[in-house]
Amino acid sequence: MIIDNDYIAHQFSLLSKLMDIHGENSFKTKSYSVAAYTIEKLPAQLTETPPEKVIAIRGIGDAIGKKITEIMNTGELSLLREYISRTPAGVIEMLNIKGLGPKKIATIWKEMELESIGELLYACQENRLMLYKGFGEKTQNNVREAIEFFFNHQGSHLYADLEVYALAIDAKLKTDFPQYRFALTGEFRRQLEIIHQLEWITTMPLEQAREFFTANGFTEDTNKEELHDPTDIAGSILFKGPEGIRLQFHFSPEATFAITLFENSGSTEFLDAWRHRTNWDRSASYPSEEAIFSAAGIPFILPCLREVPAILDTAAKQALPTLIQPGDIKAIIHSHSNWSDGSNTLEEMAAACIQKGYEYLVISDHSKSAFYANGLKEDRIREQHHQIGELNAKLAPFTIFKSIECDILNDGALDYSDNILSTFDLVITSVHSNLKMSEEKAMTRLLRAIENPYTTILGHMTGRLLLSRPGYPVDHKKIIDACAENKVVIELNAHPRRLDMDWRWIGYALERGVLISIDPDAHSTEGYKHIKYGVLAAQKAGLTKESNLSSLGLEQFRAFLKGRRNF
DNA sequence: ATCGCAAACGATCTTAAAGGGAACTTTAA
Repeated sequence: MIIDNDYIAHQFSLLSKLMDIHGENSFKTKSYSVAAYTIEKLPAQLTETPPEKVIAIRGIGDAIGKKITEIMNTGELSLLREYISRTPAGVIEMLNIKGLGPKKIATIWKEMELESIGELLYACQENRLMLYKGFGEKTQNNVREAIEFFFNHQGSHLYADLEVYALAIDAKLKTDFPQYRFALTGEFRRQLEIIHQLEWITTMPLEQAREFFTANGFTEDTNKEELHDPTDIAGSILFKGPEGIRLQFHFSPEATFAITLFENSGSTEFLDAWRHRTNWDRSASYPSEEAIFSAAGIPFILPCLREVPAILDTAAKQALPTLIQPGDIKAIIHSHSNWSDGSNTLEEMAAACIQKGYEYLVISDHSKSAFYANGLKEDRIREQHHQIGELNAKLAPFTIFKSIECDILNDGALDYSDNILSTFDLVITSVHSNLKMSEEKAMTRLLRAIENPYTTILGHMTGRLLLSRPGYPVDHKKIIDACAENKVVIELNAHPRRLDMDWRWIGYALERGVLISIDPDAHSTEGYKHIKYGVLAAQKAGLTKESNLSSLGLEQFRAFLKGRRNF
């Protein structure tokens, strides 16, 4: 366990919520929650900050300072442990249900006497929630839907959350058992944004795998019905590790290794199409996946592209794209500084760009309606632009572009007057409030923003947060068409929890000649590393660097802005 | 619990929408 700021912040955040559930003094709990937020946004690690400086941080006094020391020394917070022991685990878990806060959870626990999410769902189905003060029909429906969403995503993980774990196991197996072959396959190999289980093909005998994993604290999972893709489970075994992540091993002798790998490295539709199209002969012998493709007379298709049948036509026409790579990203577009809710100063953000070899930085802090994120009022925009001017003079030829992540208001209007909007080099427009919308409302709102001549980039198109929030419904085709007509670039927000727009729609956007922009939406210099996940998703859509805005060099980007501006 | 002003203590405040229930509480961004 790593004791970093995120870890410490999480302890205080959970403590605050649990104390709220227990009805403690709200100012006290607020202090803990403010401290959590402050700690999360600190630019330096607390473990490397002297205690007297920790106490000096605004919002952290003696008591919280001591608790921080306790966490750093012991790895835990005794007060939190006490609250956890006084609260049923199922009640704590309810904090994951969207729409349920501490007050409602307290009622559910103390008055309804429900102690798990399962019981709560049952109570919703039985119309029992409506009987209590503060709960009505709509709340009950919302809770039920949120629980169903939660259950549907149990056992699913973000690609980025499993990456280190998967590669560590892969490396461990290869080191410990050099006499056998292991190949990571399945959803991970296909670079899918959500992973239900990690899969390997191996020549290792089943018994030996069982022995190894049980010795390392894994349990064999015999419940194959729960498998996300229950096809072809003969000859495979499932384990569940202490982390609750499911591992699947497909056993194959050397002779069929490539076939087994191939058959577990594509979508069902892709593999069906493959069988139809080629004279697929499972009994033939292939030394490698490449041999499978060449025997079929089709150029090699990377696993990340093995999703839709149409890719077979593309390959047959020798028209496979040269996929964009992380090194093709030349700039950081869409980033936040400590002017709004980012951790780092403008200068630190710029310095990190220079150090990593990016040619320019687009700073897009939150706009004034995002008050929770300390969005910029008009006077602060002027101040920030002044500072950017000074930095640009100092850092040339490196360039910081003046931008804003401008809220799309309820009616689709932007958050500033045209006068203010015209002072930015470019404008990223995003929805941050009132995300619960009908498709009709969402479309009116988005289309109006897209038609606004100041909109350069449409930020995180659906507002989804993978595994935690579905996002508002949109008609993707109409949005893309509108962006094509208005020359608006569509962001592929690279944050691994967003990856929004969905890569499945990028193909259509490219057909319509819409530019995509892979943007990290960085809230600290650390956030730049998320670029990679955007690239992995973009590769699935066959994106090339030519169609990606953040791949433009500095001069090309200037030219793009000049050509784009019609004001 | 923290801060600030003042000397032991009082104030602490992001806001808008939603929902429930007829004035307010809760939640989410």
